[in-house]
Amino acid sequence: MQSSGDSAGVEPIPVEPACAHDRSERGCAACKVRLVSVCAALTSEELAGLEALSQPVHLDPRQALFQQEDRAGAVYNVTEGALRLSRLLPDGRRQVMGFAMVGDFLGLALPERFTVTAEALSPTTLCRFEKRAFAGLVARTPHLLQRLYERAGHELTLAQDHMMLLGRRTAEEKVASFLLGLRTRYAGIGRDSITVELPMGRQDMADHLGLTIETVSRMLTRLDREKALLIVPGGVRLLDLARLERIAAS
Amino acid sequence: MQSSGDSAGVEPIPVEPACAHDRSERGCAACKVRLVSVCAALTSEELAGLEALSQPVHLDPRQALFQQEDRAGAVYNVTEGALRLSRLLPDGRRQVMGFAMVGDFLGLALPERFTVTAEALSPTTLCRFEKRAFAGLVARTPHLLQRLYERAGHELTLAQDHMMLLGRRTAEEKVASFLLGLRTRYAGIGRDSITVELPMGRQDMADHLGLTIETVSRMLTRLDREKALLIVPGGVRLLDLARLERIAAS
DNA sequence: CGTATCTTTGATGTGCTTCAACTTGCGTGG
DNA sequence: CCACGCAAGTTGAAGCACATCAAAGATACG
Repeated sequence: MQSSGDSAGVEPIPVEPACAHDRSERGCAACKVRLVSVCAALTSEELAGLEALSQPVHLDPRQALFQQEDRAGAVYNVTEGALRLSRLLPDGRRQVMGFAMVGDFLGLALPERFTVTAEALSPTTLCRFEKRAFAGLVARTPHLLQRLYERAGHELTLAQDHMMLLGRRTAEEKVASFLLGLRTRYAGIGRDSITVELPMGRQDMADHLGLTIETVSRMLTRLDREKALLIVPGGVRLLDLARLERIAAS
Repeated sequence: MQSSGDSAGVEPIPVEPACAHDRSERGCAACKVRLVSVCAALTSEELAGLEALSQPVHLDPRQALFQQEDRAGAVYNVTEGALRLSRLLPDGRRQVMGFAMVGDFLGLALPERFTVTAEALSPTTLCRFEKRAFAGLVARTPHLLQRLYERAGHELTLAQDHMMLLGRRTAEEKVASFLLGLRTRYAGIGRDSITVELPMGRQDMADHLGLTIETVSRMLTRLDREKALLIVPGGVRLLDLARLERIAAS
């Protein structure tokens, strides 16, 4: 959703100076997430420039990429896996701002410091771009800036959708809406299926939707019992899309 | 907060082809909101270019500038007054996404269609830029694009703050946090005072904070009774900032 | 001043949370 | 292979923060 950079002590050290996108073959040009990422804005020469400053990063589940308040020294593009983007209140209450999936860009706003903590939900690989170098490329590449700007505008719209959800929807609407939204996102990266994988746990969903874990669980069981969906290991199968859409009531 | 353009039937027709910012004198260069708006990114020649395509717009209280879903044909800069930016759910539930104040830019994301409805809360004047022309200027002025991009990033951070508020804060925290945030915003436009004007009604605050009008009213009376603030006509006076900050608990 | 609108206040209701088990899945080692 | 332990998820009962319903002040304004 947002934030970029290197984190003082937490961030794993990149090992190889090349684009993580399937780099073992033809580097960025062959990257399987290129067309769904900001990289789609680049010509082949620019892509080469980008590749020169990219480094692959791998994260194990539960490993943090960076922490809220860390000085942001890099930006990232997710090439595999998923991350949880969250913020903590001093007393421990948590809000999950979103989940970064394949093709998503972290550090979109090029902030001084990260505003969220990013943690891997599953084995995850990213393309890391040192911020200074990336900013240089952006300055030299107006349509990349244009593309980032568009992306930021899109994020803003998504943020508004989520504010509506948090402020004005019921628990059941929140859960239905979340699942349908996830399905749409998966469809955007070529995984259009009635079965929606849930790489995050119930607590993560709860913290994303402004609910408790128990309420999320109850709503899922209710929708399951009513045959609107089927809870399967690691995800849900959306059996009655029409009904779910009616409940989500966008 | 976001969205720009002209609305089919609702938008008032601009009458004069010149910058509304204090244009009666020296046009944009003399505009009193220039330094707090995106216009601050421009050199004096660019400012002249901008001025050529700006038109003043005036709105009476309750008048809409544009509606959610309207085709966006322009962007705006607020020079006077305040607007409410809201979204409606099909069943009438409303979420106020934010309030646009002096210096704020509407249509930041240059969307096809507006994602919110913008309505004046008080007598309001804006600088209107036809979107096509504005986009042209942006394309010719990289650091204006840069500036818009930064602004978008800032909005994204604010949106995250608000998600945290909506999802994880109590009613009292929401109200205290809102008032302190407003105060900070006023300070940013040179109105640093313990007295915070509230151009919006209780219902607007409620719809912004994900509460009901009654709860907002009760929280305000409670904070008043406890001498953390004083309710005055048209606003509040923040008597005990330390206490309010402790309640807001950022 | 009278009427419409907004705000406050009180009484009551309820959706979600909290608290507390219980269940399930799964890796680990005896 | 199964006993064990731990983490994640589910389920139930009780409580509470906020919503809803209702009505009485304020304020605004023609």
